[in-house]
Amino acid sequence: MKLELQIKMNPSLYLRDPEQSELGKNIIKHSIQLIHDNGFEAFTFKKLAESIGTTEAGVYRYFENKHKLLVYIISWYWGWIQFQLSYQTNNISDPTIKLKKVITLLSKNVEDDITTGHVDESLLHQILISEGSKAYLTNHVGKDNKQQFFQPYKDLCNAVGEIILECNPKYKYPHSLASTIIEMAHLQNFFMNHLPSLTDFSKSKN
Amino acid sequence: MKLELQIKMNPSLYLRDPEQSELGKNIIKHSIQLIHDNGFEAFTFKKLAESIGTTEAGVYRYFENKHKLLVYIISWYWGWIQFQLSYQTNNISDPTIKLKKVITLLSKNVEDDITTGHVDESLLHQILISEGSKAYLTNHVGKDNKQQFFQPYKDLCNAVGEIILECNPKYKYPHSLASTIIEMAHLQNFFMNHLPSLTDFSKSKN
DNA sequence: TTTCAAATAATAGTATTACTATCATAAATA
DNA sequence: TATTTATGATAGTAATACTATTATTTGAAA
Repeated sequence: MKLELQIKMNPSLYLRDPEQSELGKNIIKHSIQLIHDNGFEAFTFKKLAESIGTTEAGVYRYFENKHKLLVYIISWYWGWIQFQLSYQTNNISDPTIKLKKVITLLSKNVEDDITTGHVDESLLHQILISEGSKAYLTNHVGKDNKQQFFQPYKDLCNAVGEIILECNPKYKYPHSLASTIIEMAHLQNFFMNHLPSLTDFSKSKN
Repeated sequence: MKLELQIKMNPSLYLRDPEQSELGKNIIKHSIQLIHDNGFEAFTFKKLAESIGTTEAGVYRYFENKHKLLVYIISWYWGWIQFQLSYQTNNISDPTIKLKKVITLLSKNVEDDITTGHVDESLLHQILISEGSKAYLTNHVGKDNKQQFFQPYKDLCNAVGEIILECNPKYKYPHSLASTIIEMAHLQNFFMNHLPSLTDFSKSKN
């Protein structure tokens, strides 16, 4: 029996569910590849359509605009990380070991998960490092937030915050520390690869 | 006698030095206002030109593109912060007090500095919170870095790293901690205002 | 005071982006 | 078999991110 991991996505993010058709899955797959290769700014629906072998209009039937597509794949990633987290920390009672697992999960380079056919998690991880914060650093954060676009990210922060509190129930800033850990796992990785003087981590030892 | 603070900028960032003319100063002033009001994505040279009362071509004579203009004003801000830092920590010998000064300087809301005529530092501080990381989160970081676009940021990180080492000479990750402090001062502020569940800081107490 | 160069204004034009709209056709479903 | 539904093909628009040209103003040197 083949297990397939399905991550439930916020329907406001798409016009037609990309999981439900070949074209949809191709949109996700090729988006990840293109955003990874050229960055989000250079990513257009026209290039995406060409890469898939469909037309621009075809893509627009699935996603209203490229920002929602970005938020979609990022949300997918956080959902997947959340699953990995609960899977990997299952049956671990020591919260310190749990917290270490979390940090490892967030910082180490991800390998492609074969249970998710059209998504390459390793590329997605790289996208999160370079483009992750662009999901919310917009002038329409407020609107997006009202539509729950950032729920998977918040859920993960909460989960990490809970583990922090298990380690030290008196700690006063569990949410801030959780979001800092998550963001810094990515940012220090970016610095390591592109602005090495801003970090003490290096590609060799990590 | 009126003191005017001049911050030396990397000449690769501009085509014509904006400090040297009224039009140039207006470009900086109105850019800060517009980017603050509508965000960097919505900011165009056409809107900027209209706001100043000049033409698009006029702006292009000073800056090659809007990204370089963003990097310019962000570099200016880091240069200014660096100056504030050395000014405010002058004659303080205790490194712990120094480090606290740094954190206060980075996190508290800035008031407009009257010694810099056309720059509103309070708006700039807000821009850094929302748009700061967009300076380097591009697919051309490497190129930009080679041209020293991020030198003022690196200098500040180094200065903060030095203070950290004064506090604890054995600490192994001064650069990473410095960049984390700087980035988090901004990110937690952003979360506080837009995604409050990701932080424990609130607008009332800060 | 003239003269000459530099800066600016005014206008036009191009390729690309971010969409929207229409209509024909293929595939799935009732 | 009829009919929805998804896709493909094509066109079109407004805005963006520029480049180019020419005319006009200004200010500094001769």
